[in-house]
Amino acid sequence: MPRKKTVEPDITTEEKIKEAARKVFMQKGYAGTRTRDIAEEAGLNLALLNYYFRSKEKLFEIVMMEKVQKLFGVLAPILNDTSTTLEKKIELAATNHIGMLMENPDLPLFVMSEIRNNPERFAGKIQAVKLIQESHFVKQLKEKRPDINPLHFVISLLGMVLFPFIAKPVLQEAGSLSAKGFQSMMEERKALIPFWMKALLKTR
Amino acid sequence: MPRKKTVEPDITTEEKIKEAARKVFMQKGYAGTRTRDIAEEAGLNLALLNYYFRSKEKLFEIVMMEKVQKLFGVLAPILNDTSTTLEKKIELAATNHIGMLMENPDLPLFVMSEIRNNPERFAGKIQAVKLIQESHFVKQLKEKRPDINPLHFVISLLGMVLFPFIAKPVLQEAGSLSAKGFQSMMEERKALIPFWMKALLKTR
DNA sequence: AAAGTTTTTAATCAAATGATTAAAAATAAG
DNA sequence: CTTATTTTTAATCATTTGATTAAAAACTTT
Repeated sequence: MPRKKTVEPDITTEEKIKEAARKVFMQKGYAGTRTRDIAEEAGLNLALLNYYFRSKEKLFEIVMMEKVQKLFGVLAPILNDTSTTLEKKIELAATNHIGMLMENPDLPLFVMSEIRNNPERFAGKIQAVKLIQESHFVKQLKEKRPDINPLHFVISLLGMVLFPFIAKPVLQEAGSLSAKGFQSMMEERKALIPFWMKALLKTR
Repeated sequence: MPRKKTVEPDITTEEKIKEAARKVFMQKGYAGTRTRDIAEEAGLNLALLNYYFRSKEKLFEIVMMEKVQKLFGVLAPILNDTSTTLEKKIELAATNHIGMLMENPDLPLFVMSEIRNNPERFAGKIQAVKLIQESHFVKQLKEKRPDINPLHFVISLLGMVLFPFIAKPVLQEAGSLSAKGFQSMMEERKALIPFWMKALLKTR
């Protein structure tokens, strides 16, 4: 059995800081986060943050890129799978994306608003439209329904999937919608959204 | 002719500050805004902000409430008009809401993320779900399609309308979509969304 | 174990930031 | 015109905040 170092931390200090940073940045946004919040959340000395990551900004950029990747990373392989039908892609996109978002419900609002607050920082680093336009999904859609603007269709699909998560803070205001209620609603939408989007494909 | 005071400002100082505050808060969010930014934007001394509004927070609350009202204020009268059909309500909601949002494209993302960053501040002050549930629109929908969960339908409608504005910063990243392109897309959606939402009403 | 290296800590800095104050300027009232 | 009131300004405070530093502690290598 390989001997452990004295008090081997199964989680490294660097990772502890990142983990805390993820939590606090997601909760308060970049501008609303103080480096001291992160240090406290991680249970570590403030100076360690700068020792490992040089600055608040550098640390944020790492977290942010992770989050962008997480938010859109699920979709790319689904929309570009050349072996599945258009309908299947819609099903998978809805189900998998909602599944991931139920575990990371703040992801969309966080990413959108941070890009919004500081567009320069991400200039050129994200190519959502190009990614959509050149996808196999759009190719299939153009063949089946050349009269439908693919961008409209994809944005509507994404809107149906993402919007409830973005509106969650408003929906849950005043206890109008419980956490449980929200969850079961999103579970229903996994099937409902594909059903509705397929119905739109049949419109004439 | 009523004599003007010497150097009567057609816009009051108080309003100048509010105007500047609207602009800067919308651009950078509450946490990212410095009171000095607002003073500078208004071309006024920093102390005037506190003279007229007591604090950054108080000023923000005024601006924020205006924005919430603007974001949802258009919808309530449309959804509760007892003299229009379900279909007409969908048309009006889409057209009017998109029209207003084209002139205030950052509104949805601003409101959502500020509520998200500080839910306590708005506890009980917004009742979106209740407003929806008790609307005449939902009553009509329940009659026509008792099998459809009204919340799903409304959220989908709102998603189709609001999401493009929320995703705008991402869509316009890397110049993938020009400002002009975005505008004409939203103009198209004024007709497309009602068309699609009505199609969903016919699904069986 | 001794020497060297890496990690962690407490203390401190400098700049930024929300707010206040006391005086000046502008306006209104007598 | 003089006095009172309101508005505006410059200067300054007290905190907060991102970052640094120098020393201590923990760990590695020899």
